[in-house]
Amino acid sequence: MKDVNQQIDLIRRGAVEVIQPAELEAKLKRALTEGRPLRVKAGFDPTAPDLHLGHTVLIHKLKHFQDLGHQVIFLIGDFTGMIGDPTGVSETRRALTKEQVLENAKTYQRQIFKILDPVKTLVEFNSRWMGEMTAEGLIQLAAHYRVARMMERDDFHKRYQEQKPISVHEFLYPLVQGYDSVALKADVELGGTDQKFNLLVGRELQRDYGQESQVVITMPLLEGTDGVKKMSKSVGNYIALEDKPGEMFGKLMSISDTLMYRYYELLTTEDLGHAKSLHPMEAKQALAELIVARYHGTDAGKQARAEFQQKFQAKEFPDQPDIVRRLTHEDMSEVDVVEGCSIKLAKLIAKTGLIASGSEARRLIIQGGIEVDGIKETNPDKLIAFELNQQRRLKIGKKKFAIAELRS
RNA sequence: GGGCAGGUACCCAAGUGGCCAAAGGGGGCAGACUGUAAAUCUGCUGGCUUAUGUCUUCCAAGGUUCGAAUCCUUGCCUGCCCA
Repeated sequence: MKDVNQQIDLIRRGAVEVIQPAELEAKLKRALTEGRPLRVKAGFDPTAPDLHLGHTVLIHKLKHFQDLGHQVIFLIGDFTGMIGDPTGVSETRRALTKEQVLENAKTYQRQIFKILDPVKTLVEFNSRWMGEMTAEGLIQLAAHYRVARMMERDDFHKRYQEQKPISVHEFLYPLVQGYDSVALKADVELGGTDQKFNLLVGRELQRDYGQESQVVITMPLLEGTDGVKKMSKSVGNYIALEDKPGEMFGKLMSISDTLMYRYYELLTTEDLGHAKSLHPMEAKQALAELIVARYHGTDAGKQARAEFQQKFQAKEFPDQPDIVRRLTHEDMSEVDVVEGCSIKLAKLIAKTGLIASGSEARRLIIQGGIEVDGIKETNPDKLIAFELNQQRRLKIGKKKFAIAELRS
């Protein structure tokens, strides 16, 4: 294990706040002298089956601790997931069913090991202790906290003032999260800056339950692809670790320049000065390739970049379209044995399934968003002829590509 | 338990008997311009066999009416005040 100051340097890198630094130092020292690694916890709500880049800020920090020889605990909030974290939201979250939570949790475990060492990582579920807690236990737990303190929280405060509903169970969320630290005897808990309140509740509860308080480390929140709101599954502005390479690359390319540098800062170890010296587009492609490579391998990174250049810079039809749609004669609106058959353009576009409805296809066509075999078509009623086994290449909007072919 | 105010499309929000598939804003999508960036301008933003046609929508179920998002009844949900 490295000496304490070296450890602190790595731990502090990128962190927004450490509460309290002196406690951290003391814990590290003790860990070193007693040969007892720190128990470092970070919790994740399995509210969607995907981890996204926003989470990796925390996971990378866990990785730092792991590399320093500490015991990393990846806590899956399968129990808290059923409550729904009220943090930062303006309305009650929808609770998940047990089945959904378990399903999502499975995916989680697979994904984190792209970063963390599976052998050294302890994966826990908070239902292990929360599921067994009796009503009495829960009431006792709830007795450890005051309503007024809860209402100090900005999100609750706002909702209260705006006369929006706050359910009692939402008060339980921070308490349960805090209790997780008690159950795990956590020395350190990591979280986003928005989690500060919940993390601090952990400190107080541990003290109440006769334990030493955990050190709290907050990490910056990663903005989502819109560049404004934090990356989140519920907002839909996220890049999932399991997004397909092409999709991941594309999403990264469409972020703003400002956001790109932020991603460099929080998601890579690249030198920022160097990134800024490149042409923004170059820098963005390099970033996108780097990140795709991390989650899908070096080759996938290179390939995604090449495909991107083919699709959008050379404006060529990609080798791998989003979908290949096989059509039969039954799909055709006009069938003539001699002349072959044809289908209305709007119908054809709708049949790719890349568009929500026929009306939407129609609108897109009229607005000039459709190309058939490289030629823009603006008449939704135009008949597109097909011969048997003939393929037609459809470009739908700026991002979607489909091949339609007639099969008997 | 009592009183009051509310529930409108993805979100916010107008609309209080016909001109309402429902203003406006946000978001989203598309086009132009670009670096699939930002900014800007323009258009679109319920479904359908695209029809100046039709069907389903304004918390739910009933009712009044030639006609209801709009009026009445009941129910469900939310907030506030009082107990």
